[in-house]
Amino acid sequence: MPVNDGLSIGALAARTGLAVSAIRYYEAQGLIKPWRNAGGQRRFERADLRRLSFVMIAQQFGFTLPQIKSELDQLPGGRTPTKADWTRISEGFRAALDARITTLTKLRDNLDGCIGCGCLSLEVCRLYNPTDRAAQNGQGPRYLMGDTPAP
Amino acid sequence: MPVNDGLSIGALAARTGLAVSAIRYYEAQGLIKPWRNAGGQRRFERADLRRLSFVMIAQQFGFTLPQIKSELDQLPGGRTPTKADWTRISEGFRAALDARITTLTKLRDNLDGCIGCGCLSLEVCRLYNPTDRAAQNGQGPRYLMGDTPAP
DNA sequence: GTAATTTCTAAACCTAACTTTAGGTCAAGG
DNA sequence: CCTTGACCTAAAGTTAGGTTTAGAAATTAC
Repeated sequence: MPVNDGLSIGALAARTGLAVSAIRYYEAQGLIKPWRNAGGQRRFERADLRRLSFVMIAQQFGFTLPQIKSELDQLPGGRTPTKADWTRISEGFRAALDARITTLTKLRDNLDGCIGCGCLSLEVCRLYNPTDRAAQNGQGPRYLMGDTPAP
Repeated sequence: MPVNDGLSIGALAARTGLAVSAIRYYEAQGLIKPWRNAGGQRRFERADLRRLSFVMIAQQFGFTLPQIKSELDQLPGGRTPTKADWTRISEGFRAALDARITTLTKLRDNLDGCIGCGCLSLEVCRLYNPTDRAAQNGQGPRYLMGDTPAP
């Protein structure tokens, strides 16, 4: 009974709450790099628990897997985040979160201005702001015109 | 030259900024119901401009197409929203928006508590709150355990 | 009248983040 | 030893919200 022969994928799944298939997928995406035992099965270090936890938190924050990978890759030597790393990274998270909150709040405020207005008057209504919408997705500017409201 | 033979799909696309393919897709999803001219081409009413505008706004608010369809379907007689409808619907939008803002704000506040902490201590850290995460996606509860922080 | 646009349908393709399936191998318990 | 359960790979399937393609028919413009 060796002291440290690594965690099996099932053990990792049990401890993170992730599906086994998800962990394999993350490996395929380069987020974790397990080694293999004699029989070809994946073996993980305990540090991978933290890497996966980091992935899960970052996902909550709306980051994509490639973005998360680039954060993890920036860690010198590919380590798991230390306290100092975490501080730096979490400040980036905060900025991203703040931006999303700001966007939603603006949207809500515009909506408040529109409740009861019923205009949907496409040349005027702030909800149609093309700049805002263009910022939402990369699908090119959308501008709307005309059509009078229903009675 | 008839006074009202309806809008072609291209005209509707030009006026909404949507792609022709997107408009056909929305029809397939039941959001709009154009009629056909003698040659089999789609013809739209001017009210469809407003329906599509409604769709675009609701999407900004994070609603899925089925949700948007159910809003549109609730309109008596399948009309386009009037002022009164819009008031009712937009109050629903506001509630949904408020909920999302609240969630993000809580997440940010937890993050603020964690910046510089570097714990990633999975039994303690508020970022791991399983209830919150379970609420995010329908993929079953995820609970995390153990692993001590890196030095 | 003819050429250039539009439009038509059906089906395939796209991204993200996974899951499922199929067919086999490895490891652990009795 | 033998069975059961965990694990392996590769490929296909899933969902949402569309886009692209191909080939044909309709419409519009000159």
